[in-house]
Amino acid sequence: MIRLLIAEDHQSLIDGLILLFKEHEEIEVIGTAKDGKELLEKLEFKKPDVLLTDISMPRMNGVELCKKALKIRPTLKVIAFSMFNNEDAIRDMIKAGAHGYILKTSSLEEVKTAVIKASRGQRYFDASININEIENNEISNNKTILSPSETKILKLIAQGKTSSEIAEIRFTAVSTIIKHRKNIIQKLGLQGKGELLRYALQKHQYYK
Amino acid sequence: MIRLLIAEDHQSLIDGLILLFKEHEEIEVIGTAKDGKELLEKLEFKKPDVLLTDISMPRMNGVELCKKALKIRPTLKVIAFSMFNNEDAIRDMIKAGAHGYILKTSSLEEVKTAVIKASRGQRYFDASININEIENNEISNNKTILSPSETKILKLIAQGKTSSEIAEIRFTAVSTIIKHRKNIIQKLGLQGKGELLRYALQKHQYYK
DNA sequence: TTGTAAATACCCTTTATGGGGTATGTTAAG
DNA sequence: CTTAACATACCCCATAAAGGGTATTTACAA
Repeated sequence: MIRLLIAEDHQSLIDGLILLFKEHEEIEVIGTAKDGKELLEKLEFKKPDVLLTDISMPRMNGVELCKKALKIRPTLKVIAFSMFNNEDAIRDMIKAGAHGYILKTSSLEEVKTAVIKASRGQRYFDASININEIENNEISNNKTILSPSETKILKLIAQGKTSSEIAEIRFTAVSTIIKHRKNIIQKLGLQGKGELLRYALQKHQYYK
Repeated sequence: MIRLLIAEDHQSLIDGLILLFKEHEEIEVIGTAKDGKELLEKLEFKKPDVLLTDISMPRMNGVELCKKALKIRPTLKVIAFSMFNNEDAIRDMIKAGAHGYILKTSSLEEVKTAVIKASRGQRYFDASININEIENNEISNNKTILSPSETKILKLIAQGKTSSEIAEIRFTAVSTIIKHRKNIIQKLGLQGKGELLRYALQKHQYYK
């Protein structure tokens, strides 16, 4: 019997998953939560084998949840269940220690397959995901990781904030923010503010 | 017996809905589609009472689908099933003729309730939606509708495009695009490019 | 201790765009 | 036919931010 926890802010999808696993004796849903924080609380007293988690959730996203859940329970297998077929999101989840990544466009049957595979310690990725390519790219991409400040500023850029607004939020000079923007553009090899904004939007669409 | 069609790009959610309605004799799922265009084709030979549709879908979104479906079959009742609790999205669906708007954060039980209500010609909105307020605001909001060009430019702004990129796309001068941007800012009473971008992002998050 | 990366904050120059106009041709409604 | 809205495209001026630098302080690692 596989003991499964589910983190997903869309209750309708949770309900569907419960209906699915009700029909399958090998998997039991032992708990659900509508965000990462709520799930972490349940993790304390439940003994799950597998965690199926959305990435985009309020309060705590799936990447953070995955990291913290594996710290508490290292034997846990985590599968990301996301609407985004996004290389950055997949990379982030793998780095966080996930055993699989499936898309919401796939069938419930595929969700079941992924859960079973993960419970056996095998990895499972959606057919449209070229995991080898992503993991190979990771080596070269690691060279251009943004610093903590740059990461936070990128998030604010994705929200449509101007440099002066970001400066106010971070209690620092506008010139500093502008310098950070320029550094981000350089590090990522982007062409101008348009590409910076598109990168920020694409990178942060899976946050809430 | 209520004959139901479902348009939803997330197959996992469709599968959950099918499992739900399998247990309820009063509702039969007579067809599903993963985008608006696919559903319109099925509408030709099926005789649905109710259409449950996502808004954000590839090829054709839920708003367009609703308009076209009601043209073909005026007796149809349409319910929007969306992840966005967004006043503009709700307004657009109501204008398109929808009988209800429910959120993906709600339970499958609530989806069932909405379908049954709609089949009887009653409207149904999620508890967190203040439909009276939205419909009253509609009158004042109609005064500031954007022109076709402005609407298209706003969509491109939401994608992080610069004025020169938009000019290339639309085969027109950069000065024209800049003028349109300024007119949009004026019409909507926004303060600078930051607010313009945030408005564009918020307005167009429910498109693909 | 001595780099090394990061965060901070400024320099100068150029481009993009906001805020304020004006003007033209087109199209749809009266 | 005529008037209004729209799309087009420009004017001037001011600000925001890119592209290219430099410099200081802090903290962490070798």
